[in-house]
Amino acid sequence: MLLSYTEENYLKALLKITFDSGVEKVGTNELASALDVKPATANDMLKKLKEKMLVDYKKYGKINLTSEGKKIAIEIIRKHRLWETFLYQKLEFSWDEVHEVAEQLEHIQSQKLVDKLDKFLAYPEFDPHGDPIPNSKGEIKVYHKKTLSEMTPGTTCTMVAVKDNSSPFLQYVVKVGLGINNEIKIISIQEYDLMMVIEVNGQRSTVSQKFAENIYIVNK
Amino acid sequence: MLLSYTEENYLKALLKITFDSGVEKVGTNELASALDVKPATANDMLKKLKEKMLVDYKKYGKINLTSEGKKIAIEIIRKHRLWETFLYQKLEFSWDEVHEVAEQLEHIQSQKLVDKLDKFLAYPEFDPHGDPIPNSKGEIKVYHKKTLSEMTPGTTCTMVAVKDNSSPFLQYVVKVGLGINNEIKIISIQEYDLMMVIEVNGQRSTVSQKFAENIYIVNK
DNA sequence: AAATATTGTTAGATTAACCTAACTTTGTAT
DNA sequence: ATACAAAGTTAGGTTAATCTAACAATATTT
Repeated sequence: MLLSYTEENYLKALLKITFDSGVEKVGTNELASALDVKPATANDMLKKLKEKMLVDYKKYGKINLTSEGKKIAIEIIRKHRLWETFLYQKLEFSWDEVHEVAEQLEHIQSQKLVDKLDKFLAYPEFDPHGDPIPNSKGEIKVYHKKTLSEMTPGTTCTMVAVKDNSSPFLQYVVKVGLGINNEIKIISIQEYDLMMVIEVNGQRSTVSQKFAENIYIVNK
Repeated sequence: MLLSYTEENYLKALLKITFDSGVEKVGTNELASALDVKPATANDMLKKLKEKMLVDYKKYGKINLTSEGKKIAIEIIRKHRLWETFLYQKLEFSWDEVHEVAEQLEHIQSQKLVDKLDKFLAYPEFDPHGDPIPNSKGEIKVYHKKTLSEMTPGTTCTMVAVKDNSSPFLQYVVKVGLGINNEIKIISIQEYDLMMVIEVNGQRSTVSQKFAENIYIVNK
């Protein structure tokens, strides 16, 4: 099925919201704000995608991707993450620059291109942000759900990914001395506002709860 | 200046027509047919591009790119040819497959991407079809103007590029045993219909005038 | 030079993706 | 349980890129 750039973005956003929030109850307003359009616009598009059997929903009800819609959304995420990996590994883009360009590249239509790119990159499993890359069958590695904010003082963990892919956040992560696979030691947590003192490679930093919620980790 | 995918295609088509035909008198109908739209549509777009100072023309007059318009068109061709080179050299696409995908990739907006890609490919001078790749300053190597159809029996030449980049033509070229840098010996030419018997690596073939007009060569 | 053919232009309609403003339904709080 | 707030929908309008059909200008032919 041939979809427009815009239609693809709606499907991707729907999948992303369910991924990120865990919940599968996606609403029109939420979708609209994720895509930076008005709810009325999102509503129109939902009707269109329903026509095409890519989403399943009824008036005032919750929005769900059909299996076909989900398949397409996963393919777009696969392309996005493969391109990010290409930009980072082969073209020496920095961590915080890859997302924006991959947003464009993910819409290139060519099955052969995706397959060849995957091969060229030696079938990578994770992108530069630590997110799993769906394989050619659309299978995705199990998702890391624990964040730095859940850790307690005295414990140690390893960073595996970031939740927020925006440039400002990623640049801040670098500033703190953090990167994928780095060890983080939790020194202390301020009761009042949940500010956290962490240590990375001997460097101590104080980070906000918001920051800590956007760092995915695994226990040591 | 940020242009739409469509606007970029109009600028590219204008430059391409002047390149290919040699003449610089481009008409509305010709432009429209190159872009596979109706003349009325092309006319509307020309007004818009004139507004943006990218083309220069007056009612019923001839169409010209302004220097700004030309600069943009060259940048698009640069991107197109770099991507073709990438697909061919790094992703093992065949000669006849690269064009279609590059038509999409050429519209990705990121100066950094172009520069890094150029570097990654070691600053190539020619694309897989033998066409020169404009450098980062927009400079293009002098164009090969002689075609196989201009050769006379008994002479020998070297193929340097193709004029037609379409899949069917390129597949035919391969079938005849031809490729960039191959030597071609002209055995004979049929007076009546200008059919040409050529020899490539010992393989003799009979090709039409139309075929011969689409092969760029240099004399031995 | 007049007739005809070609080429270019205008007017008005369509579609996709967006908007605002008004309205309806659902959910929440007193 | 009613009232209010939040979420979702509809109606009607805009813009970019396209179309068809009618018209105007230029070029070609006899």
